[in-house]
Amino acid sequence: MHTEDWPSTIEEALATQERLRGRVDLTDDLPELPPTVTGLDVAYDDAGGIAAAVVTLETAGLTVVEERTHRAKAVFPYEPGLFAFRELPPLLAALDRLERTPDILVCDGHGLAHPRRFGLACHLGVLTGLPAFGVGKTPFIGSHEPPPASRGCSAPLVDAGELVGAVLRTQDGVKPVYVSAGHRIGLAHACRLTLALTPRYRLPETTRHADRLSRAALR
DNA sequence: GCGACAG
DNA sequence: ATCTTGTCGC
Repeated sequence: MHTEDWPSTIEEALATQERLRGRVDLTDDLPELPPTVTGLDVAYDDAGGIAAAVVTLETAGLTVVEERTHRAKAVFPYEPGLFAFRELPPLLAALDRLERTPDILVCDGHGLAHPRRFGLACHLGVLTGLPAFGVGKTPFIGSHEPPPASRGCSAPLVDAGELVGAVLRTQDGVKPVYVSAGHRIGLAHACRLTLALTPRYRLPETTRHADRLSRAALR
C-alpha cells in the first residue's frame, strides 16, 4: 500500500512506533470463538526476496476457507524490535487480497511482549483495525518461570514489572510458546484461542498453514 | 559499560 | 529467517 512513506531508517521507524503505540486498544469485544481465524507468515530467500502468506481457517474444524500470498523485495533490514517494518508491507498486501475480512489475526511474533509494547501483532492490529495477537516461538523480552509440563499450563511473562504476555504450553512436555495481546483482545482470551488452534502440534494451525504457503510462494 | 535481541 | 543428518518415538 503506502510503501512510499514507509520508514527507511531506524530513527523513522522508532518515531512511527512511538506515534502509533497509543492507538492500541485492549478492549476485548471478540466472541469467545470467532467464526474464522487468520494466520500470517513470511518466508525469505537468499536474494532479498520475501513472500507473505495469509490463511483463513474456519475455527471449528480448522479447515482452510481462503488463502492469499504476495511476493516482494525486503524494504527494511531485520532489526530486533523493528521487525514489523520488514514484514508488514507484504503482509498488508496479501491481506488486501482476501475476499473475506478476517475476524482475528494470529501473528508469528510478539505483540505487547516488545521493548516499546508495540510488536508486530500490535502494529498489524492498529493498521488494519482488526483484533490481533502474537504467538512467538522464542522469547524476546521479559522474564518468567517455566510453566508446568501439561498442555494448557502457562506462566506470566513480565517485563519492567508489567505483565506483557504468557508462556503457554500447547503440548505436554513440549517447549512452550510466547503469547501476547496485539489489539482488541485480552491475554487470557488469546491463550484460549491459541489452545483451540493447537490440538495436535506446538504451533497454531494458522501459523503452520501460513508458513507452508509462504515457502511455496517463494518459488 | 557489556551483551542479548521476535523473524 | 535460513543452512542441514541423524535420531528418537508414536
